[in-house]
Amino acid sequence: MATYLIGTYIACEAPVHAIKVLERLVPSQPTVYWWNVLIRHAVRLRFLEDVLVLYRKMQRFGWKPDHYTFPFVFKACGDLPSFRRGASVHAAVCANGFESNVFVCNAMVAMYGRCGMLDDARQVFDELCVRGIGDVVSWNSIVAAYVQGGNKKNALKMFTRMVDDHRICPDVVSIVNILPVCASLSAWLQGKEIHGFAVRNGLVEDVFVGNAVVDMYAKCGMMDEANKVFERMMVKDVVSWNAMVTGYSQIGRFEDALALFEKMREEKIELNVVTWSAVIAGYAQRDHGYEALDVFRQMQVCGSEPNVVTLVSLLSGCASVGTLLHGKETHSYAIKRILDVDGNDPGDDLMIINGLIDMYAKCKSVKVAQMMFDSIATKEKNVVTWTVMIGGYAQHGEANDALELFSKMLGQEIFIKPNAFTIACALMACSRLAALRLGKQIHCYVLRNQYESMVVFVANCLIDMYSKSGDVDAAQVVFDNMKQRNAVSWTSLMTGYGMHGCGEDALRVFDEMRRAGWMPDGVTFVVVLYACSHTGMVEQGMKYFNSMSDEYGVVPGVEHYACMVDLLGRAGRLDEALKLIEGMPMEPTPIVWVALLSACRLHPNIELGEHAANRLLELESENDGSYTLLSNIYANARRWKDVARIRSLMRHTRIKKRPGCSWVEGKKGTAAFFVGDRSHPLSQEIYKILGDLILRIKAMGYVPETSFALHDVDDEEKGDLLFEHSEKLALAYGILTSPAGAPIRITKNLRVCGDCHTAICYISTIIDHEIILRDSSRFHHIKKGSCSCKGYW
DNA sequence: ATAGGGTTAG
Repeated sequence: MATYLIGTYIACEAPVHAIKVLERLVPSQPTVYWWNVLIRHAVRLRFLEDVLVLYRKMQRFGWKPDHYTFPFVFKACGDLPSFRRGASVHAAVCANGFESNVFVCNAMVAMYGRCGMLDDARQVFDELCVRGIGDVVSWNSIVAAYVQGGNKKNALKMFTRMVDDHRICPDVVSIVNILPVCASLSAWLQGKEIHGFAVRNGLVEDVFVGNAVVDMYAKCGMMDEANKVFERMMVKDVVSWNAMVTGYSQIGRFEDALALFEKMREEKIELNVVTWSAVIAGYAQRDHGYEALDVFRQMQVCGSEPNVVTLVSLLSGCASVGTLLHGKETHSYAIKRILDVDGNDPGDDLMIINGLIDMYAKCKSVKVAQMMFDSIATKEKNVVTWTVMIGGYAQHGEANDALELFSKMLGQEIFIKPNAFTIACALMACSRLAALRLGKQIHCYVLRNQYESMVVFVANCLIDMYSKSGDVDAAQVVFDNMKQRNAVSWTSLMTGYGMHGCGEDALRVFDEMRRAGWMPDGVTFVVVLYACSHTGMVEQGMKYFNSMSDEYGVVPGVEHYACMVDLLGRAGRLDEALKLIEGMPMEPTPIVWVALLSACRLHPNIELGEHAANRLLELESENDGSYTLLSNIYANARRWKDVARIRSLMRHTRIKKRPGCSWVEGKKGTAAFFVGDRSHPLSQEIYKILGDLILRIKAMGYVPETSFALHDVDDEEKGDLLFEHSEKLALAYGILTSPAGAPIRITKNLRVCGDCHTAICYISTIIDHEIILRDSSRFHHIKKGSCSCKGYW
């Protein structure tokens, strides 16, 4: 009767009741058999803590665990976090004399493997071998242990040893264990051998084996091989399809992946969460966030339950298109489904939080991102947490904050090693600030830690950093030393030459890129046209613009038209620029009108300037730069009433001019100056040096260009005096703190002021420094009175 | 025992 009751309770998956019955019968009736049955079912139902409770209880009631009990207990120990328990059960095995039982020992190897205790696993395994009782399951267990411990090389070594040295024939499990190892090591040759073995022994019929083979080829990028196996599989399941879909997606054949996805739907194969997540991730990785969101909607309609992977992919999609609204929706969904759910994997929570930080930063809510970042305890953060926040600051916040956070990361007590992504983000921040010294330090760090040789994009970031920090020669050296390059490498180098007024070099790099077999894309042409316009190569630029569609199949976008307006405008060909705009096949965006407006400032033309400014303000009424430009145009023509009108308009609409800010890398860190800044400790000396210099260059014939004095329309008190402009202050500080002969590197957030440019050229004749000035548009290398921009700025 | 995920550059 009692055993009948126990059996019923187990069948109803109610082991708690079964245990109660069992306890009441103790110690008279039940046998070890019933304890074992109970334990087995508790394992099956994943009541892992209960397994250990039962294991202890049976001993308290005087029953000895046997060769049947131990494997289940080890199974539970392996899946529970505390590894101590496993070791104590190991001791019990020895105490009860089961250390020569192959079943028990195999389970022990597996348990130690799951707990990450590889040495213990290996020791038990070796003892099995010494006793000569190791079987294929033992070998599978030790291989699996190495796989789980991330030691893939050893896993493969053990597998080879089992086959070659011990002549043990792999079974289905062995193959399914080892093929993913081949896949992740890209060891397709060994994978192919194992595939052959599986074919000869009829194991490919097994759907698990077939899937593992397909996946191995797919992960090695051999989609044709994968497809052949896939086509021949008699039995396919959703895993087989998923392996193909992700395979295509990962080698960049997303179209094929989507086609298979469609086919799955046509053939009514039940899509699971993996399928949906893979498609969502595929779209997200290609910056197609809205498509990702749409697939997510379809997934919900189909009733498939999203999980962590789905949501993380979806967040990445929201981030890629910067859609805060959908990002917030996903956030609340994640709270309901993951973050507020008890007892889930803390690693999952972190993945979601990392995705959220990234999403908020990319949706320009850097403050929210920062709050989330700060809300995680330091010891919970991983390298991605740091990286997304550093990248968020670098791209959407203050680049300074990015660098501060990067150095904070390096100084953490529990050191988290930056990875290539982290380095890339830090270098981006350096690029924005032209922080050459820090950039060089990071370059050294990269060399010491062998990042560069591994990752093309780290080297590309270095090229970008050197290019934008005023050292094109260093950029060229990095480029020359690269073992592998891609289109971005070439384009980054071209940007460097273009910004430094070396248009011919930029075009030479373009030709070399073509000869090396790389196809230029839209971005490449922006860089080519930019280089032409900043060197005054109008005809060259027109030639490239006219050929890009026919010769290279790149249809000019609005950004290319803006480059052309800039090119013609800088050369003073304003009417042609206007004609080009009027003939554009698409609506001009603000960047086009800004280019025309700037040209009207450079080559004074009030009517056209007003036209451009009006169009611009229709599109973007909050652009402070356009007000400033127009006001400068009026000032240049001495139309003070119009200047005053613009000023009052700005005051009325509460549009503030972004303050000009310049910074310079001094011996002791970087010093930043705003217009009329007197906050620096050396302020007095700076103003004195500047006053002296101005007097001296005036004697040489320098005449202040007063039209630039009205640059700072919103703050008459501070900014009206030309010599208080931030770039002049930065120069004075540079002179004050640099050793004789050393170049002074100044960076300005806006365009350099025309009067400052003239003044600095004069000053360069009477000081012993080359001046390298980067503004928001390009570099000016100023030396002994002449500037590399040759007027094209 | 097999399949899916976050951070990067011109």
